Amino acid sequence: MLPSEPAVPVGDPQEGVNVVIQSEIGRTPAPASADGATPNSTGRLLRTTNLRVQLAEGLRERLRNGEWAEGSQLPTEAALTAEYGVSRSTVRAALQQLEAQGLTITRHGTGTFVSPYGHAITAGLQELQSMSDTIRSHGMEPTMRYHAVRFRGADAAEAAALGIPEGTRVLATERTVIADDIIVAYSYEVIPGALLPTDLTTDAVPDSLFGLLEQAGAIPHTAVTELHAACGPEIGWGERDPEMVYVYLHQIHHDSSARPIMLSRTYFHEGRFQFSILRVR
Amino acid sequence: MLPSEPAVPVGDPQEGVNVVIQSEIGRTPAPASADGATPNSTGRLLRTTNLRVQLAEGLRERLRNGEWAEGSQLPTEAALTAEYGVSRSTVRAALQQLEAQGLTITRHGTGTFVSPYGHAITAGLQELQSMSDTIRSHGMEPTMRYHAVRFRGADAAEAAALGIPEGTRVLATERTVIADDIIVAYSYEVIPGALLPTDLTTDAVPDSLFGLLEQAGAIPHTAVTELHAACGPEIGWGERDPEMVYVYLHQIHHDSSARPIMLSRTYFHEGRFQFSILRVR
DNA sequence: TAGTGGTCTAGACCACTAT
DNA sequence: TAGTGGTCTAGACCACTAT
Repeated sequence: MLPSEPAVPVGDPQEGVNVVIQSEIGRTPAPASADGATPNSTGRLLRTTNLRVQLAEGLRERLRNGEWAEGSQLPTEAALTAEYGVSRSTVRAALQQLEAQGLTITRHGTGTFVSPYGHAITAGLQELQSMSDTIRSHGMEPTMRYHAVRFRGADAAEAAALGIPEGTRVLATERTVIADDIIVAYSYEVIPGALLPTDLTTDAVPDSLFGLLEQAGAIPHTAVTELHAACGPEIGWGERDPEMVYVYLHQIHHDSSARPIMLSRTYFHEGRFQFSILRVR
Repeated sequence: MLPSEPAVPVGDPQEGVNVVIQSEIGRTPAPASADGATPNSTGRLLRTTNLRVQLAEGLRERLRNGEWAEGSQLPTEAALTAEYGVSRSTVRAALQQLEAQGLTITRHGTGTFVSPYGHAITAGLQELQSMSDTIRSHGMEPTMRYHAVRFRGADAAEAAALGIPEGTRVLATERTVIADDIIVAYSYEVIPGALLPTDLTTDAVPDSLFGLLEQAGAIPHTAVTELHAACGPEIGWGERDPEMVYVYLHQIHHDSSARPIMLSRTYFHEGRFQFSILRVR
């Protein structure tokens, strides 16, 4: 679904066919099976995408490329319906996602326009991403440096947050989060051991904990995030300013069944990392 | 749409009739006109609600009343379709809103369940509310005490944020935000004078700036919010701990056409007010 | 009045879960 | 296999905006 050839229909469910175009998000060029699904690392099949997502990605791409200037009007719903060969419902669903991300503004009776604040809220907090992806979407290169990795028993607070008995075996990590060689955060994570491969050793823990969880079949879906300000010499490790102020995020991550799969506590250096949220009424 | 009589259909567009039940949100019992709209304070008509919103409100009410226990299953989409006499699309739209608010979890092939973390995220940051409503939804009684109110020229930063020339006349306020007799925040707001009634005087500024804007036809719709941690003796006024740490929200409020209508900068005392966000992937 | 988005329906077919 | 939610369509009618 390239912007240069938008007249090609992305699918036609009427004929029972579901044309799946390789998603730009799924970067691994895994062999696609006949029903438009790709095997993941655990061997289970995941449906790669759907029309709404494909259309939204296509439009985001065209917006990124500057095809429509800030404030100018996008094609009407009817035009997009014809151009992409999908129903108006699908077009509307895709446009609603863009609006929720702050990329466009839709005005009743008038049209859909490129939002004037789209740049300000790339990677808003309301969308859950791994820390690395968050840093990348700010245009920086992430490094996660492990300060400590070990298995131990969960303390009372961790047990309560994760819904497990106190003392249950958990993987506990402490990491320095680096963006373009600058320390931007100190982070503490706790994952119930029962969710991880039984043969996992501390020196085999990968940089991406989201990836580790996914491979183990515990796919992060939502996070209940509490927001705080913090300061004090007990935060972090190594050489640092004891007067530093931090934005502190206390997050309980859940899979799609609302099962708690990770507790993360992250202290971001104020001023080195910008968080934004698009709040909608 | 009382939970005790859910079999009554909430509307039947097929017959061109749109039955509007008085929304619980619109507390003013204003006389409804024949087409199901209520006049607001500026005399313009506002459509009070729609089926999706009514259904979502009804279900939220039933959840609040504990009709379904935490973790238990809600009626299926088919059951709700029959019970309320609306289409499955409308039922799905309402359920999706509940899920986005963290109240329910929908599992493919299984059903919709009461979320185990619903209580934790009432009034999440991702939903834009007035400060008073935010405090009320935390179960406390808000008071906004004016520390300063005046008209003056916008400085460079304010002008840039609001998209107006430097020096343009603005209403600038400084307020102490109180919840149940405890100071929870210091807040600074700036509103372009052109948006306000020309005869507004500083001593006639109401407690609710959202209300003031609404009456003037500039209805808050979205806010681009930047999140910071802050401390220092220059924050706030009156007797206070100079070591206090604050969660600082820098917000540019827009109307539904993305026109900037208010800049607010609010310093919340860390620990006296809990912010949460539901992040979804 | 013409053109835009907003709401809602009925129905088809598919994918997932649990048994 | 039965029952659940997920995706998508085609079409109707309405509300809002601009002229």
